[in-house]
Amino acid sequence: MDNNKNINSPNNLSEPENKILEAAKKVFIQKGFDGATMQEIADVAGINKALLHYYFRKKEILFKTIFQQAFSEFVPNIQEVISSDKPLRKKIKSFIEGYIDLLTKNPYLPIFILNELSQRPEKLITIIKSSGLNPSLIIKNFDKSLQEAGIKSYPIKHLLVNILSMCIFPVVAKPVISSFLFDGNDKSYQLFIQQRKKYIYDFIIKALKI
Amino acid sequence: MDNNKNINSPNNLSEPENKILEAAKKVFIQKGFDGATMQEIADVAGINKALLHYYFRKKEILFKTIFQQAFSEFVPNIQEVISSDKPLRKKIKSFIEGYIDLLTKNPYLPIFILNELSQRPEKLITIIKSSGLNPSLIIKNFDKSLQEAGIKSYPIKHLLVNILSMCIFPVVAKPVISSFLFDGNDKSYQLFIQQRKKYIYDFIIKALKI
DNA sequence: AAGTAATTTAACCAATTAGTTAAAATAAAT
DNA sequence: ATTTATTTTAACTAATTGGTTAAATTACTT
Repeated sequence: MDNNKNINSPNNLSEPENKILEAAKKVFIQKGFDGATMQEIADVAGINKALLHYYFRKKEILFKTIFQQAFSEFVPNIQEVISSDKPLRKKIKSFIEGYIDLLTKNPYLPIFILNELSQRPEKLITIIKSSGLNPSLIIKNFDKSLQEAGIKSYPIKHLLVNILSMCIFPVVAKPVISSFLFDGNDKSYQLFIQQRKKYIYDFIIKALKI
Repeated sequence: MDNNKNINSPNNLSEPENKILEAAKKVFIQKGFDGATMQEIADVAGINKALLHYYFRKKEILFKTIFQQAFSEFVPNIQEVISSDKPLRKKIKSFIEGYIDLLTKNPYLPIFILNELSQRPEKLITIIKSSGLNPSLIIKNFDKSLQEAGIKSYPIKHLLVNILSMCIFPVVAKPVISSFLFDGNDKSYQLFIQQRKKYIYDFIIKALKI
């Protein structure tokens, strides 16, 4: 078995495995671990439950695979942006724009990650730690950029969290924001999110007086 | 039935009803709708399942009651703060401090609200709309305050979302932040949250150049 | 064409869970 | 003390779900 490697796929998984992972991602992200069922994952993947369990023996296993993958997407290539040799303003700008684009394409990703993480921190914390993210390196690089730009007055961790907050939260809180600020009009909400590329940037630049 | 009104309780509910609601709040907020079981709610309330179903016929009913209550807590008395006659800076300061205190006392409230809302927007949107919150009034009042302070350059909805984001997100994302920025040290994380009272305020004031 | 691997079918098990029910027990009220 | 209301007990139903299994079928390979 497992002889049907999919040449078209970038990874070295069989075709049904890829279909399963794709389906599982969709279902888990939409419904969460508790809300998702193996049956639905099989249906979405276009296969049957027996085969699903044949490839992934336990729901838990499948979930962890998906969660790790999702988290890696959720944590973008900050590293690249931060450690580039662009001026600080450019760095901040491209980070915000890149991240909002990412979130626009995957609007359910953050709430999925955050909720699962808050429900099963112990079990998932190990997974996210193995995601190849090096926070201290990012902090160090970012700090250097700030020093070079002459900004000493604001603690870097708070700045980092501010930026992430202003990008991610509006996506996570879409139902509230959309219904309270835009009368449930999705177009208006989407426009608002796109506008934030500019307004988050402006806000940060002014706050840092660059 | 329902003759045992609890004189000690502020509302006009019977004692078991209050115990049930308290228990349900705890369990639902901790585990979400899908993760919570009626049995556990009964256990936490110190009664049995039969009585639980006797007072709340359906899980759905109990949940909606809890959700509405939770949402009302989650949306603080912005109205009061905004429509007071304090200077803008004071308003912003007390809002941030009050909200962070609220979130510190109820750290699981926001992720619960946001996740349920994202999972069942249609069903819950009606509930949150009946929560007596008047966003346009807040916007209007806040806008007036900004005009008076001579701030015209920044769109109010973005400002509002910025403030809320910077307060709420760090609480929602506790596991990630705590583990990545503070090595899982809860004390450090808690301190960080308290520090944000100052740093969010500073950030906003500078960004608005008040 | 034969043999091997991949997939489906369909039935099943065991556990969990929302919700019901009726009778027994307890507490409160009169 | 007797009625009435409240609560418990305990057993039950029906549905859902994760997971298994064995045989049948289809596809692939040689």
